[in-house]
Amino acid sequence: MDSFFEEGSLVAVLTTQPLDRTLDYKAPAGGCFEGAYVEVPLGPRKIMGVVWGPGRGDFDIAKVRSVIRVLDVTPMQAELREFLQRAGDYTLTPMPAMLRLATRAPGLSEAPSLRKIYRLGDVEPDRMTDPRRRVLEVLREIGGLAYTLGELAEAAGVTSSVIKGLAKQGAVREEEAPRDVAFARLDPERGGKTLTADQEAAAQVLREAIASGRYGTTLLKGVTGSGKTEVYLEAVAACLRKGRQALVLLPEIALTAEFLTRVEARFGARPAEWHSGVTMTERRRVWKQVSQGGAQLVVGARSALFLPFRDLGLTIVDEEHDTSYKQEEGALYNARDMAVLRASICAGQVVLASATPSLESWANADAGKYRRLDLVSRFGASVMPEMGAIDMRGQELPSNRWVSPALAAQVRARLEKGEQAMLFINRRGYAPVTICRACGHQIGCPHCDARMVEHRFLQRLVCHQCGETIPKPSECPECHAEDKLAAVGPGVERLAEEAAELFPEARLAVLSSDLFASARALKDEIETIASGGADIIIGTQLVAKGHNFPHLTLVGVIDSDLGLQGSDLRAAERTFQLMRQVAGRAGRAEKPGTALMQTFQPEHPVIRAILSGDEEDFWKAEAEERRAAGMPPYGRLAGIILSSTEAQEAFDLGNAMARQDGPLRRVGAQVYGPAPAPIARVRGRHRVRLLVKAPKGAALQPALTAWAAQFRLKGELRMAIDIDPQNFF
DNA sequence: AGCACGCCGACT
DNA sequence: GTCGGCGTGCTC
Repeated sequence: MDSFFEEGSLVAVLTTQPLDRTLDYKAPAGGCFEGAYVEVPLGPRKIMGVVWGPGRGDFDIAKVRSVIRVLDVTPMQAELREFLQRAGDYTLTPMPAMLRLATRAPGLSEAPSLRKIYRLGDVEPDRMTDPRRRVLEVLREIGGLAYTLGELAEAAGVTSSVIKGLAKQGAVREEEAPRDVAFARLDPERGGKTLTADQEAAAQVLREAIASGRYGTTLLKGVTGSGKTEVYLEAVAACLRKGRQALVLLPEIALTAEFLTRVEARFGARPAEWHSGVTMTERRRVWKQVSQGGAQLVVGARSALFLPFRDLGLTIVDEEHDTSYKQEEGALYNARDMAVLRASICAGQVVLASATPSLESWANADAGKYRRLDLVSRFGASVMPEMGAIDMRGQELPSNRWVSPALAAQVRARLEKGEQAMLFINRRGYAPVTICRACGHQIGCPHCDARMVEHRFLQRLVCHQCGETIPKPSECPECHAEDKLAAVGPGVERLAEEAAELFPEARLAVLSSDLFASARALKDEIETIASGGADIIIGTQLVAKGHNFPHLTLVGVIDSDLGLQGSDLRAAERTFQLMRQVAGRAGRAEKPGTALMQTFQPEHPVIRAILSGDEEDFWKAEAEERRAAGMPPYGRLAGIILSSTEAQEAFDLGNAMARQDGPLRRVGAQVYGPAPAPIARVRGRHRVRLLVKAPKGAALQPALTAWAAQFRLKGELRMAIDIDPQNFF
């Protein structure tokens, strides 16, 4: 299928250098196949690339150089090349940047590295000592298998010098073995749980979809605790039985540890893991084994979508509505949409799992593009939580206090019964605003337009945009008044302080991503809490992401109105999802749960939709509004972000772009802006935003390319195009 | 991305 | 006269 190029013939090589086109080289001695990873000379350097096809032939043949060598890795399949090309065309990402996504593993150009392993030798040692006996004993126990030096020393309780001594005599055999070994085989027949009738029916539909060997996408919708994971693990099992590979994408690294344990229970071994927390050597092993078929299942973050799967049969996108699937820096892509694209190219199935699907996925299912499966019954004896609003207009509350008497009374009732309660607030830190009571000055970030958030735990002010931190000043930086700085508004740390005063006898646990040094520490804390190590859980966004707390029976949402404000079109959708998800935390086990929302606008349609529990109504109403406004998914959007060290430069270009909109008008698209971006300054750069709105069928990408090509970016000016932006204006 | 080439201000 | 600022352009 892939063409072969004889030595000396012209090949086009795509490199990871930002050149926006392929370069011609002569095929090396022995020739090379399309898709081969190669090392090529570029100026004085040697760089990595992939043979993308026949040479273009538009370069002075006398200057064309030769491919240095073909790398010893599995060539990139035509499917992955097509995926990168189409994903790049869709997101307007230059191909070198797409190739970088697919080669994010270190040391691919080096020869496969070896390491020493140790197994039982056939010679008796000259003298037998206790440590020596233990080493031989350990090796005898594992039969024909081998250990690395460190593993063996650890298992036998000896130092490595004992093993080296034995190796010298031949009592222990020292061998070279490839470092990047295959992952343990997963057994699809092993640990299947008994499914409810509902789950079994859904699993059967997915099994048949996988048996078809064709592309298809399924929206698997089920309330929290309905057993979505059990159902899609059955789909994974069906995929493994067919001998194809599977990928499970999770939105949050903190969720992978728990998930890996579930996979181990179901399939008897741990799958490959791929996310930013994985070590360099392990990444390399995963990349290589995925390409060779030595990894049957990968669990990871959105970037795992660009791994070189040999035969990807199934992709699960868990919590598909989660906004972290949208990459917001560098290559701007939505992993959910790209998962569907990749599957359509490689005849795979996609399962989008969520309790609260995105409007896009809901609309795609509604339009018949996706299959839809609903899990209605909750697993075991649990029932849906009871939901209610606390009208804050009727609650007496001193300033800088956030827990209403009504909510406090409910918390107390749980404490008396020995059950857990959770207070949820979607704001990290102590207080979102620090204001001077003398002059009214608010402390802002020196590099961004964001306000500095006080973190009392760190005793610093932190910018949540760029991460800048400064010690909390004692005097106002503006009017220099001493001790006049006041913390205004609630944050998770301040809520914890208030809870400690309200419930002095209770054991509190605070879950906020910035309070933990590692995903591991966070996981440990979550386990402690789940097993009853706390009475009150105080948390941010983090707690809404699928952790299971069996003793939890009450969730109090401190400020339900936060997400309803602003001009973000998706605010209603996000608030709806978040609330239902948080509410789903309560009562997952046998105890019934209650979710209470403190709100100043109990009559707001979103709050009412959540309380009524009628999500179909919510979606229909929301879909109707979007359709009327020509907004996604019934129209198309693209964001243009212009950034520069000089605000005026960015604005001038923005205005010029808004004026010269011919290429856009020809496809029926309109430009809005320029306006300062939502965060107008990031890391010292000023950002200006334009929004392009087009009808659904418009050829938006070519029009954007033609439009942007009219302008030259000089100096510090940068332009980024964001197709299907998550947030706009 | 790197790296070289090239055209204008403060040094020996 | 020349050292070096980083703007512009090239790399097959």
